Order: sequence, then C-alpha cells, then structure tokens
Amino acid sequence: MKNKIKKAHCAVDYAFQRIGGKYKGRILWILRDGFLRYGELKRAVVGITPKMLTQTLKELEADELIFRKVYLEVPPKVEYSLTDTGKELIPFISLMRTWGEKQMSSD
Amino acid sequence: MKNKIKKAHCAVDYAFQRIGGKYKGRILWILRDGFLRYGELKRAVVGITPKMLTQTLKELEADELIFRKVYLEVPPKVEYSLTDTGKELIPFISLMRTWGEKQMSSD
DNA sequence: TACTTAATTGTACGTAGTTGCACTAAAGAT
DNA sequence: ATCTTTAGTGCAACTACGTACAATTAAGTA
Repeated sequence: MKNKIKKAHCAVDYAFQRIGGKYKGRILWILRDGFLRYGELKRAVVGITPKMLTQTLKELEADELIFRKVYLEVPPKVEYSLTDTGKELIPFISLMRTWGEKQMSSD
Repeated sequence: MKNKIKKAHCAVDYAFQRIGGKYKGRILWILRDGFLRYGELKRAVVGITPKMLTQTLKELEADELIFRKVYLEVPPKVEYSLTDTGKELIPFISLMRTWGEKQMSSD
C-alpha cells in the first residue's frame, strides 16, 4: 500500500487528503528549491514540534512527495528534497500562496 | 471578525487554513458554475451528513468564499454560489484536481 | 387532524490530529 | 568519564473534527 488515502470521492477529495494536514503545504513549499536537513526544516517551519515534523515528513515520504536521504555519519545527517511528484505540486501551492497574500493584505 | 484563522505563519499556511477541512474543496468545486440549493449540494457531496454540510457552508460563508441567498418561502429555499474571492480559487482547485486524477490513475 | 417538504439545529458521542515533554543513540572531542 | 551534536522516539493529554440521530419550523395538501 503506497499511502493512507482511505477513500476519495473524487480527484479534488483525493488531492486534499494527500496534501491536507497542518504543515504539509508549508513543508513542500520550503523544500521547493533544494535539500534541507531535519534541523533546518525545524527552524524553517516555525512552531512545529519535532514530533510533528517527523510524523509529517514520514507521511510525505510514504506518499512519495518527498525523498529522504540518510548519510551514515555521527552525528546523523538526513536530507529531504522533493520527488518529481512533489515538484508537480509547486505551481499550485504557488497559486495558493499568491491568493493567500492578496487575502491577508485585504483583511 | 471576518473569519476564524488563528495565526498564519505564512501565506501558504493561511490559504490552507482557509480551504482546509474535509469538504471545503469539493464544495467549492461543485459550486464552480452556478447556484445550488442545500438539497442539491447534499446529493452532490456524496457522504456528507446534513450537520457537516450546514457547518461547512457556514464557515465558507463567514470566510466570504460563498454567498447564501435565502428565499422566504415555505418549504424553505436557500441557494449557494461562489463569491468573487471564491471564484479566484477555482483555477487552483482545478490544477489540484488534474494532479489528483493523474495520481489516482497511476497508483 | 395529521402528513409532507426543505433546510436546518441540538445533543451526545467517538475518533483523529496535535501538543508537550522527557528521553535515546553513537562517535568524537575535552 | 562526561559533554556535545543531530535526528529522532514514546507516552499521555487535549482539542478539533466528524458522525448519528432526533427534533424544529410553517405552509400546503389529503
């Protein structure tokens, strides 16, 4: 089983289930141009707990939206980056971001 | 107070808070071209309970993404449609839908 | 008089998502 | 031997999200 989508009633439902979640959008957006280590992500995703970060990264990895590369070093080093499928979501998150910015400024 | 966004760390976060929720995307998509009555929406959003539909519609209305028009008749008649702000989200939901369709077929 | 219809509302309950905090591993430096 | 660093894990608590089902309103019809 590739991921944890229960039952999608339509493609919109499916997509929302896959990138819903409190931090998924932000993480994907932050990873848009490059490789980030766990600690860098933790600093970038302001307010996230290590527990949630780990959990969310695992889900994104299971969903094949991000790639996790482990370096066998001590202290440990792990780098995260977008997969091709994940990269396909960037234009759409970008659109959403533009809309969000506009809305925030007009409140 | 216009809506219930607590604190957005960035525009991506803000946008996701505003159209997150289990049914919001689907409802907006269904309303993309026209006016629908409560009962019609209930049939269109397969699996939703009347309680959740009412609640979600209220949130979308408070967020100014949909417009609610009440006809003073008996039995009651209420029509929902997208506001201009809501319409701006359609291209992006459309993109998401395309991505979702592609993903669903490749599983 | 009772029944039907449309769009809800209210209460109670159950599950899923999120948080807080303490804790671990393993090598190298002090 | 203890300290430091990085990337986590484990558990309990809490809150938000979602479900189930009964009840409401008020005019029109049988």
